[in-house]
Amino acid sequence: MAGTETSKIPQHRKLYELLRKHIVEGVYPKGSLLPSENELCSTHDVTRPTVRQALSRLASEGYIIKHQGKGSIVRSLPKGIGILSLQGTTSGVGKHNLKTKPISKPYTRKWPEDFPFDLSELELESGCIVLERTRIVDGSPVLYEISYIPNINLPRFTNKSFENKSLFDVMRSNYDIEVIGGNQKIMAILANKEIGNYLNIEEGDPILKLERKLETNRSGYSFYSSIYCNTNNFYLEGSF
Amino acid sequence: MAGTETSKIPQHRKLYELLRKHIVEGVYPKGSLLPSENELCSTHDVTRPTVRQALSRLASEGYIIKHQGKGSIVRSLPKGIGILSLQGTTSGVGKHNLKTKPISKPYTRKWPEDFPFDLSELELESGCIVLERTRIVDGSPVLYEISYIPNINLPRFTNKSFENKSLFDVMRSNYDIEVIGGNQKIMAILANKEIGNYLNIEEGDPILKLERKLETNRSGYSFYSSIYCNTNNFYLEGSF
DNA sequence: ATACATAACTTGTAATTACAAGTTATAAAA
DNA sequence: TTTTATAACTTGTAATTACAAGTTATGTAT
Repeated sequence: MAGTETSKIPQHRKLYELLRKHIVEGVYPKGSLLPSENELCSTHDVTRPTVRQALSRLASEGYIIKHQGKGSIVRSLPKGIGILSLQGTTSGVGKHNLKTKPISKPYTRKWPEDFPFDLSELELESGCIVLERTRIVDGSPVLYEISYIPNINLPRFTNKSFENKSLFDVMRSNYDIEVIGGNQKIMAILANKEIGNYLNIEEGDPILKLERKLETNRSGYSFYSSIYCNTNNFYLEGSF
Repeated sequence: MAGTETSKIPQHRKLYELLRKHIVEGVYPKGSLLPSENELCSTHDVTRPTVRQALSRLASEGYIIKHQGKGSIVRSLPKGIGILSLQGTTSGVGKHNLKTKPISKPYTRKWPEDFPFDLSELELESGCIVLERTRIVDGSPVLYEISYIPNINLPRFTNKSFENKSLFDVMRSNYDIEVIGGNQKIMAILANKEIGNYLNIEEGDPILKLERKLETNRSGYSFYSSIYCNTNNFYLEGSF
């Protein structure tokens, strides 16, 4: 019962994983041609439909571009599938000097009355853990984020430190929870006194607001974030 | 030479387009099951690999979710490409409430001096086709969009009608150009007089601004959009 | 040397066959 | 009535064959 699991993985998927790995690792540099379908057939001992299935997925995910009569050209690395599909908000503002500062310790409360997403029965009765943080870029606060995490089976969560740590990382490393997708609502608003205070701007300045729902690998388990962003000096950037 | 063009379109693509159309039009409501692969085979007189190719694309674009042993379930929103899906803050507004109104006929011009993305030599010397449109939801303008399309090998483009048509759809169905990825910058700004006029709001109201680059399956060919969105009553919504 | 035809590639389309594996409704057995 | 096994679905995997169509290099004739 040792290595039986790997042999259950279909061939097209194994080939996909391998090629994908090679692409992101630079074995096939961007702009170069992948081996032809027939070459891949013989080197991996599969038939062309199988190879094409693997290549088809790579193409649909943006790793390669296929050209009839020419071949499959390696494309630049896709950052993610979706608008602002950030690994946390960190990658959104680029590689500036970014620090995360907790405003308070995580605390539990009931869900807000005007919560922008529908909640399940279980989520509602469990309440939520709230995490308030600001993100500081080059010394000035740019993001103010409130995260709402359903208080379901997260032992010692409020004791964890989030200083300069991504919520995503904490969830994955401590609880094996991975974000697999999500949904977000984006709007422009005017800063009120509270938000203006957090972001060090005037009341009435334009603010980018995001309401995000992050779906995880735990079926039915999601967490949520409200993000307020001062885009006077920095804009949010996303690849898809 | 009349109807030869349509017969050149491969069967899996015709089936994909048809099913996609039926899904977005609600012929197959969200949550419902699509006809089984074998049913689709017989009704459209093709074989299962062809059907599976069409369904595979629908699945990868988020229109359906396939379940082994069960069937293909229609999903709510297409993930990934585009945030052209608007949703109201009060109640869900379907796509049927959304109308696209061209402000002027498409016209060619040189690229703007302060264009927010880098352009290639070829793009620069070719100039661009500009498309100005507003999107109207329930009678009130919500989006103002300027699209910049490199004037390269797009026969009769300025004669095409964009009334209530997606630019994506026109590019795909007329020129076989598909958006495979992109990059966007998002910020909140205050409306000036011109934008306020287009969106029927006051000067100084908060506006969501997007600068987007859309990469296509034509190597090196991208098109661009600047989007101004009034999010007082509607927000932009995206899945990933 | 240049132009053009051709051969040797490449991916695209599509039908066919076979079986594996997951889901669901039905019918028989407890 | 409840449980269980089975049959009849569903999609998933995979090999095989055949030809169409686009690209590129290699020629030969001009």
